[in-house]
Amino acid sequence: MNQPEPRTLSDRVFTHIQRAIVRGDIPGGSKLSESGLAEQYGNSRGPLREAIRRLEGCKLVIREPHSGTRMVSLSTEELLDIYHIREVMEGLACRLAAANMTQAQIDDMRRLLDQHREQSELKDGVAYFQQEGDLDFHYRIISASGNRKLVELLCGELYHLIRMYRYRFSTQQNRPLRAFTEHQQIIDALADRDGELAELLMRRHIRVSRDRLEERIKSGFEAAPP
Amino acid sequence: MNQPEPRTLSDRVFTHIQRAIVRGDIPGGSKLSESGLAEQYGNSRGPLREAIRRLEGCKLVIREPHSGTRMVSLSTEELLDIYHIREVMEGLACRLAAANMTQAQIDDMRRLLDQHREQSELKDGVAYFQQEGDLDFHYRIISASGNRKLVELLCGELYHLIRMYRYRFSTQQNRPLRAFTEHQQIIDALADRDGELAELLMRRHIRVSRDRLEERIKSGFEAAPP
DNA sequence: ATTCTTGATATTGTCGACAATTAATCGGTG
DNA sequence: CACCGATTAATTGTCGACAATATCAAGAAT
Repeated sequence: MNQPEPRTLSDRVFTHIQRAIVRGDIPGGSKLSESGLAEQYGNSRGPLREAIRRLEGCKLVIREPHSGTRMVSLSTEELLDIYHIREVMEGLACRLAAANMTQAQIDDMRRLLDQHREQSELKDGVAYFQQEGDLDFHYRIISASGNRKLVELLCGELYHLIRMYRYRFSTQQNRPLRAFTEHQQIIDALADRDGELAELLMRRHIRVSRDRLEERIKSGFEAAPP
Repeated sequence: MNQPEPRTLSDRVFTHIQRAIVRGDIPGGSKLSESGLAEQYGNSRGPLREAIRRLEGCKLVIREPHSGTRMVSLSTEELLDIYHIREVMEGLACRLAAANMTQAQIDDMRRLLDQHREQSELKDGVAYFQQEGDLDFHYRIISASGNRKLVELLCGELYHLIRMYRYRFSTQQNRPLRAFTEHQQIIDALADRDGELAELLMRRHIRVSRDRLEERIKSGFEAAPP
């Protein structure tokens, strides 16, 4: 997951701001001052502007000419939209992974899941590691799909957004046992090279998460104040 | 489809280069010289570098520090990968559009399809407009899905790539009549508000295109030389 | 009191010059 | 003749300064 050492100021600034956005250190919709950030990072405005343009390309900030650049504003609607996209794209990833995954990769994932179960038992389900572990599970299947563009889109853009929303809304899935069982089923399907079933299971897995999320949102759930 | 007037040099350069990439004026893998482009567009290197960083964010160019930035290299594998993604994402778009589309939008699309049929009859199928018309058909359904992130991804990034590949490989679908019938079926399903069927039809529609493309590629089809 | 104009201020956009790093050239040696 | 190293050239990275534009505040007119 980690990128190689940023070898230029612009890259370093880009990574820092991106991380700050994902971690929630920057409130949604807030303005990014060029001179302020330049001074904060101790460099000139040039590299900083380039970093901002790159963030603009990633759709993490919105910029209006001569006015300034703002952090994207978050909405629960967009989060639900992303879950719809995840449903079909990760379903596709599963279908492809069932055909392309090596036996070693499958064994690795089984070991990973065992680790997660231990941590889950220790921390009684609501563990932080379960969060990252869940992402890791999905991440590995996507990577094993063999579809480079799919990896690029899901692991590059969308997962940054997912993580961002998790930070903001504390979207912990409080159903780790069920999720765990579903993960196990998915791996079994992958091991059987049953792409059709793996796709179906993954889609249902994500759809259930989305339904629960939608439920919580509709029942007066609100984001943390900025 | 058209963006508002670019009000800054960086934006103008960005749009120009993006268009040049999509239209195939820039060979895949070729190097983009900063000073050369700056002179070509008649401005300094500053705005140009910002434009390049934005292209980098869009994954249209790859940049390695202190070495330079190169246009992305194209491969038939990536094109097929994109079709896989289109299959599931546009299927989703259809499912959502069946629920969200207004009657007026459906009527508009019927009229659009009639226009395409006339043009198709006039130009005997292999028309250039049929190409753009096909894209327009898909574009409208995606836009009507109501999923903003989906629109952003499909209409923003992926369709630039699709168009680019069409220019390179002259990927004209020489099956306009069949495609036309399939489009008609999809609209009928949308008019019936049958999301499940619309999704299925769209997925099959794209899958067939992909299969034909894969067939052509495997049978010794090669890209135009750079 | 409200709205419009007008100026002051701050922020963004652009440029040219200099520093750092890589790529290329050229000369030397086995 | 091939290969390696050092110097040179070219390209990229960074900076500070200036110009253009928008934001804000104060004041005048209705």
